[in-house]
Amino acid sequence: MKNNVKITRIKASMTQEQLARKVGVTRQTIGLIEKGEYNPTLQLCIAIAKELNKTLDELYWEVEL
Amino acid sequence: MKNNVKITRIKASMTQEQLARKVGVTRQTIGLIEKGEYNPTLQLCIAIAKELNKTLDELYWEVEL
DNA sequence: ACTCAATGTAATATATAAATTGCATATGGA
DNA sequence: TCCATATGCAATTTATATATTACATTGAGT
Repeated sequence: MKNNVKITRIKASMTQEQLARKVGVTRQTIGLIEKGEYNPTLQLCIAIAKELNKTLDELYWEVEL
Repeated sequence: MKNNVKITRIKASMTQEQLARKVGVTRQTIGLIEKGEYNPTLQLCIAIAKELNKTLDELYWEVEL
């Protein structure tokens, strides 16, 4: 479940806490998603993407390298 | 949780059962996702997209109208 | 009318996403 | 050095995605 959330969030100058509040989850959930240890729901993926002004593909599609 | 899974699956001439088997879930799960009553996990969204030769954005991004 | 494949749907059970709480650590500024 | 912010991480609980089983409905073909 690798993704581009962390790098995108940092570029947007947001903390995990700020992003979490905006999308309605806890800081821990954002942390685990960024670590790739979580398999988030589509709704949450979309909320994060919109908050970071990205699309689903930009954050989650074929990020394995 | 509206999406383009159903129309894409039909265009690909697959049944719910066939798609479900390919992505490792049950037919009921596919049915509920197509109905928009489910909030699937990212892993499942990706598996479905790959099976239908689409990207996440094509199936799940801004499909509300 | 009958059959069968495909789909809708509902009840209950199970797995796991996410919440909650708490503590540790790193870092930068006063 | 002290303090505050940001992050990592672990244990337990809660909410919900998904499985399982089962039955109903629809539509095409014969």
